[in-house]
Amino acid sequence: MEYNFRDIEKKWQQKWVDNKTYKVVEDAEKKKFYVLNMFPYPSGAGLHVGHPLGYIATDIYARFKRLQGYNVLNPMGYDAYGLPAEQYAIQTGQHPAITTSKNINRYREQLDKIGFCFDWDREIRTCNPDYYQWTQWAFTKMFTSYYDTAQNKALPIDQLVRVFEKEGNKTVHAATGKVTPFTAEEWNNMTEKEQQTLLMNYRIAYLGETMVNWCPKLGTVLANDEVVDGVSERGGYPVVQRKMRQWCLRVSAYAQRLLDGLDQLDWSDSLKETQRNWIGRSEGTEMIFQVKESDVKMKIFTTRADTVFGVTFMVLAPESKLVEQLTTAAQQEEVDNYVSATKKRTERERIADKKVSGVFSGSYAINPLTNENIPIWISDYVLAGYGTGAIMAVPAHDSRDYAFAKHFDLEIRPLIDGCDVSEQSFDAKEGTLINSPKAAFEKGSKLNLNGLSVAEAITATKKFVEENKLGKVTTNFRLRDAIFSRQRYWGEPFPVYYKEGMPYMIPADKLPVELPEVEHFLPTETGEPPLGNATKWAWDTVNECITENSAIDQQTIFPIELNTMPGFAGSSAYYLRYMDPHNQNALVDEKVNQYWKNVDLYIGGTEHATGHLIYARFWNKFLFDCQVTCTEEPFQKLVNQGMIQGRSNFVYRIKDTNTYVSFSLKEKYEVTPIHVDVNIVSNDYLDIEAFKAWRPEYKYAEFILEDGKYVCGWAVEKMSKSMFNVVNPDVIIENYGADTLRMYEMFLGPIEQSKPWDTNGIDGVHRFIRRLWSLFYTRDGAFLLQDTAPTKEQLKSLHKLIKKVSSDIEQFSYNTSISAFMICVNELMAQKCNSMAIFKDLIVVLAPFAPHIAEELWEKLGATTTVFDAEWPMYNEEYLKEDSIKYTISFNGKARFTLDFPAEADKETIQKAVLENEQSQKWIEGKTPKKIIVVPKRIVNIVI
RNA sequence: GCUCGAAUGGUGGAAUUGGUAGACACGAAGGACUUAAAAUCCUUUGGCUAUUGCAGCUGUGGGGGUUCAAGUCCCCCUUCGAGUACCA
Repeated sequence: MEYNFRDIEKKWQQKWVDNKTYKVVEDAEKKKFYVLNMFPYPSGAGLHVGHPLGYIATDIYARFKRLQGYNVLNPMGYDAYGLPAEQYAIQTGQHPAITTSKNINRYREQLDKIGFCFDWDREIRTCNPDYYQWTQWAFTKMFTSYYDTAQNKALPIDQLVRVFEKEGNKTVHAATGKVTPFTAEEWNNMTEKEQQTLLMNYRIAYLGETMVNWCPKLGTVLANDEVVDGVSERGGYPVVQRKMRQWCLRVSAYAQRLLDGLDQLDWSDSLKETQRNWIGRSEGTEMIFQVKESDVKMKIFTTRADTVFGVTFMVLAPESKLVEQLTTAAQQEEVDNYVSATKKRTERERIADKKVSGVFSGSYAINPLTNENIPIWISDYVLAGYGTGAIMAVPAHDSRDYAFAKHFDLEIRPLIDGCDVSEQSFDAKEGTLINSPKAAFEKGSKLNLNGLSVAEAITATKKFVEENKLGKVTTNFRLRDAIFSRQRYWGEPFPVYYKEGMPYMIPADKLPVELPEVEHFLPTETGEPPLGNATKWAWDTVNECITENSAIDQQTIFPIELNTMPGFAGSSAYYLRYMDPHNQNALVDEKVNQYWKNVDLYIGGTEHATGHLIYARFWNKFLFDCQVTCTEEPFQKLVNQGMIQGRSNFVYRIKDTNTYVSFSLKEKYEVTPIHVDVNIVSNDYLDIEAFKAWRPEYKYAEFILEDGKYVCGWAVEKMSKSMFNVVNPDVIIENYGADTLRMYEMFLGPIEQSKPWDTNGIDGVHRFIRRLWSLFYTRDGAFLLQDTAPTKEQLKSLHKLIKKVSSDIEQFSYNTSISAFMICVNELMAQKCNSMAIFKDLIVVLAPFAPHIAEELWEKLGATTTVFDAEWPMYNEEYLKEDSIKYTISFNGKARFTLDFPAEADKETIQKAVLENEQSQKWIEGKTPKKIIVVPKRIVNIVI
């Protein structure tokens, strides 16, 4: 009987649906295991062969865990909000909801063919109101919370208000924007608007005037991780800096916890490192420089406090508020010109053009340690958003300061013994300090760093600065607050309305605020975001709130928030919703959350390292503070699957002809390589007829063949339509079946590694499955297996397999597992094995990899239940024992021959036997061995 | 520039974590079956030198080192990939 994968796979996929084989319910009796794939954005192009790679890996793991008796949660859903659907809508007028749902259906169809064990009853889509209700709800929670830096957690803002009423803000330790101290009395005398304005500085979700990445072409702001090389990640349009009033999330308050949390996680070191760099913690010193003949104090941040005697100028960021105060009348015009010029430049231009630029402010600061006058400059190499937006420049020991000093001919004062700063600065944190000014330590500061190492000098300076109240030791983070507003249509609407220009939250029981219909998806004529086009909002809800709060804001045309949330909003807590997707009363029920806790295994690409994986961790930590979730980290173990690249094929056209020359003959002609659709190429041989039919211009193509065949060239490129190298999983399934596709994708190599898709090896895997099938059935359909007792040899082959696969799956070493299957089946074939007992266990072990054929064969073995209700077999060491063990005998480390010894032979016996062996005598040549090393079960090395 | 990571046959990739390379698969060559093809099965397959003595030498990007023993550990160099970039 032939192995008919089409019928088998269809049959079982239907059975799984009918019997709800993969439905998961909470079961306190069983240990839980939560595996999760990063859910896909359903793009119009459908799935290509690279997408399922991670899903297959998780599927294997999920099935394996289920066989081990775990209650496994393996859900799937869609990150359905996003830019491409909206861009498409703008171009075609097609509503994004329609294209999105069409794309989802296509995805689902493709996914179903691969045979995953997802529990589709738990599917979520971020664009569904009963899902985004909880995104909105979490946002409201953030709005009504502040971050307490003493208790190190988020707390309700009501508590803070009560403190303000009693004590003002002097005793409050909170992560804030810029706030000045106030008393209880002052607070109580404020108008509501004033109080709200003040509270905005404390809220975790707050409305802030910030410099944002504005993309004019897309008409929206972008988060830092959405900007790559100064252009937008989507579309590659220029991005400029612009000050706007935007919703922000106080992610920076969690910087330290986000950093500390990494230590407990089972993630790859490189990914943790990426996150650490992104968080960018740096310990340093804040120092205050008094400005000469002024009461302005300049605060700077430095990690090199030890270089304070090498400061020869100060630099302010052009955006700094101090610029205005410090510019002297004489310099006013020049400074104005410079500041406005930098404003016009896009991020990209700033990066591309590394020319040194700057302008003198006219003012001088006083070095607090030497009382020396230091000129204050303004330059865009200092960033407003980091530290204090001002630096003390030490050209001798910082390359950027050095370039600036050289350009404007400022003094360079070396502080490290023996360093040469004539050509470049000496940035290394090593060496012995010199040049501490005598005047400084004799009279004023009494700080002498001469003779100290850099590390010692930093400590000494820090201590001195703190003791003399010249500043303080602080820690700075690179991680900024996340900008949370997007001027888009296709996203979650904010549950926010305005009163007197101040935002208020729509109460939780009135959520969700549904996304309204709009006429068209572009901004309004007055420049409002697309939601400004909405005529029919969820007006009832909104009106109710506004009426309840009496005064409708007359100043604002739109009393409701018109921005929508960014892409990462919906993906930040979706893993929690999978636990309890139909709950109407909560994001996730407390008990259900107690059961599933967090994701045990998360699989997805590294591209989310600084976006999703930071935001989701932040979001989860916030919900943890609110006692919504019971674990502080959402993803315990994370595996990054590599990207599948395309493998493009080429034909070579001889210049100015319609003749194509085969790969190895192409050197003889002048040729142009042309991409050819990989689907009409097999093992690099071109299907000539298909090629002629592919496009009209090739209809009369002629060929110069080698050995009667046309061989194509190839290259690894990104998988994309324009390279004609997209391989659709449906095609592979049609030709080989889902089980072959699954096993082949895993066989390709380690899942963490990026690799080109190459169909050349798929026959090997397919052959293996067919060979297995042929052990069950002859061609004529006779069933070959019998209820005979397995032989010792067969048991050994089987248990070797069980052992190998059990440990491989835990380490995601699926490619070697598949090799083990091939070896095992080959051995069983050679042994003419027909024992049902052997195959029963073999099928169970195979089931995670190739579920369809496993079910089919399981049924043939007489089972009435699904193979996934079986128990994962344990291997028995007894069967693996060898009677004799082969030792490699080497002399001075060079292997010479092998000898068999009984398994239980001890070292002395082996040593003795080896020395007495005839062949050994030949190698020893009568000398006395200096040393004999016996490595158990492996090697005997004789040193002569 | 900085931070990670990698480099093994014609190809994808193995190697019990320091134990004597190249598992498994593809491809290729030869053979069996067949009128023929496909499918299937068998043999060979890192290189070099031998071959009616079943062997020898060499070999994991390059150069040094540690060790009885190095693809694996240490130092230097080369190349490639990923992330990040005026972060003071």
